[in-house]
Amino acid sequence: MATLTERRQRKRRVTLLDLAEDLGLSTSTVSRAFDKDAVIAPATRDAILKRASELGYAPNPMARSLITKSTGIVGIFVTDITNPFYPEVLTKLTAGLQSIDLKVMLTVADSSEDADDQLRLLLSYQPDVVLVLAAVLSSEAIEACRNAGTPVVFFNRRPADARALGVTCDNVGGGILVADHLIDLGHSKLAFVAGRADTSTNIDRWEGFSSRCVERGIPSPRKFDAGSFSYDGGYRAAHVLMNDQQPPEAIFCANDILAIGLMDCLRREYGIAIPGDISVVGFDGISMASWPSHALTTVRQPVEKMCTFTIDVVRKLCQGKALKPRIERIPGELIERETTTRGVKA
Amino acid sequence: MATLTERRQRKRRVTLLDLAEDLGLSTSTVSRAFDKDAVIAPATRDAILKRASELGYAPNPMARSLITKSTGIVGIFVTDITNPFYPEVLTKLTAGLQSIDLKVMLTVADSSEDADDQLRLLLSYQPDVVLVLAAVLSSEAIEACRNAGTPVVFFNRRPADARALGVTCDNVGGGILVADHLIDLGHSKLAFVAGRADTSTNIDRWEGFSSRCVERGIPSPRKFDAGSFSYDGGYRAAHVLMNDQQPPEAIFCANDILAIGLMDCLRREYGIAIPGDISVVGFDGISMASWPSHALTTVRQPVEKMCTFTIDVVRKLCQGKALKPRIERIPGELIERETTTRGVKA
DNA sequence: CTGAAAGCGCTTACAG
DNA sequence: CTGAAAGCGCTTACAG
Repeated sequence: MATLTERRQRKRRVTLLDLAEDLGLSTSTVSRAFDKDAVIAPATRDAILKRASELGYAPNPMARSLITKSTGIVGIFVTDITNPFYPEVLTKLTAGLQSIDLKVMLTVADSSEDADDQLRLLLSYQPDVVLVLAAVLSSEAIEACRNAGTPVVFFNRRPADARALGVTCDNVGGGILVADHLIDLGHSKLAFVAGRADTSTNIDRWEGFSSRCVERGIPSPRKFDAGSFSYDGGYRAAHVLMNDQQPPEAIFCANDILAIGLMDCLRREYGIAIPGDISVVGFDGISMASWPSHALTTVRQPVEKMCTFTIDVVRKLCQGKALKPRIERIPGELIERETTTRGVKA
Repeated sequence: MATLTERRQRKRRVTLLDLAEDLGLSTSTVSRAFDKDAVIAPATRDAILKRASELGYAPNPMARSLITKSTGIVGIFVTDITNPFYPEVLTKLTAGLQSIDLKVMLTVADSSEDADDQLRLLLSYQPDVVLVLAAVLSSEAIEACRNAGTPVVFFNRRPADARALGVTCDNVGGGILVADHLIDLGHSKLAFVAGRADTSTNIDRWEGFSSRCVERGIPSPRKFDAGSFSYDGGYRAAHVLMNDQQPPEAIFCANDILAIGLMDCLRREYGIAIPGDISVVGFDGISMASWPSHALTTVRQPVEKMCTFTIDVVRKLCQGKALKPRIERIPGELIERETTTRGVKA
């Protein structure tokens, strides 16, 4: 804690009282000038706002929040941000939240044990809403939010807790899209490369993919575990896949970065032609997937829509509206590029 | 603004007063239990802390900040986060700041006009320090920080303002490393691909690179402008470079992602062998550069050290220490991989 | 439409 | 070592 003398060095800010005295008005009136819904004479408001900007006055959100019980802060909770899908999402979400006058408090947790502590710390700052991105929250953690009265919104994760709100791509539907695409191409020996097994994205994409294969009378795809949604995971998975009995004709990777790692290994270390020898499909639609050197066929997540929807949910929640628990699933779109092609049998 | 009824729905949190009454103590004493430097009987503190955790009480940082004039918030200000260098840095910085009980408020600005407004909004939350990452701040913006009494620390940018604090890689030194490497390899027809011309990283890397070439009696490198630090920028730069009179023997790209875009274009669209026909060097040391498919020779920024140093500076600043304006330049390291090799003349 | 007064949840001299 | 009191910068019933 800074000593008094040290603190004094920080310049004193202009306060509401300073402004009121300067204008010869009460603090009540001045305060009302900054609330668009308040009853105040337009001329008075104009004069106050004018003088405020001259003096460089802006209301102190901390003081305000003490009374309104609303901080205008939304906590964004993240664990794994190394997946290139997230920087884009984080930027969009933050920018969108800013545009409706909300501020983002970012929390990163490296492990699940750490996650609970970090969440508690975040909660102490009384965010109006907590947005969970790329993270798995324990049920105690969710309970802590409930106790604090802070609504939680899950992004790109289907919450285990049925009473929570969530926004995701239609991952099951996306898996179906991939199965259809691959089967239509004439492939029948399919494989799936899984990322983190405990994530809903992974589970749902597999679910859609494998169930569709069964529906269409194709043998159930073999499943390989990469262990994480990462380049290295994909690279390693390629090895175990090639050491397997008989390589598949087509591989659906649970996300793009996995697919890119897998393809690099397949091409470099096994001389596999993609497509030709093996077709590969990813999921996410990150910009890297569109680069000429990858030209990856993938399911593009409707990031724009997902963010817009999320921001709208957050806005309502911040206004104190009680929203019914639900998961919004927005359909993705199959983008056919150059890593899939007609199979040998066709 | 939420109506009263709506707001009432949020659960009332346990306050310091609740805890004090529960324990039959004064608020002063209870308050002291949460300040490690306060004078209080150990037994009293223990009892308070124990009951606090039972009741789920945590001090309200907003209320506290009103008195202490210190929020424990550090604002991180970012514009361009699409460069894969930043997600890693942002994660490290945030995690490090969390570990010393500081919270991160994230601000993204899409344009420079927007930047000033967003900074003002950020400042209204009274962050103890503002950390500027991947952004160019106007001098008015910096002035606004000074007026608010909020110290600013620049990360990976050398501030124009001489009174500011900054932490960067030794970019001039890095440029020299690259020049030496390429010249030692026997190359003499060199080129530089610039990212954003107005960034200090770009300027300094060029400065080191070009001045070293002159020193060693090599013709001054040709300079190509990619316009941004991006894959697309690198890809486009490759085109203009190849349409130029005579292609260079070696190319130094102002950062890794530029180099990767450039190489993809060179290989795919011109059938250029790298190395062999042309050597390429990047800057940053992002993980993508180490992938087998790129194996890019690059200057690795000492991210770990840069972050540690930055966090330490922020910590001191939060404690109210007045630090002398200075820019800490930490040397980078040349990582030789597979995109550079002995030139034709050697 | 405006103002006086109370109070949000804390911390900190000051007195004991 | 502890407590009573003032106050941080605001907002909001309530009264006029």
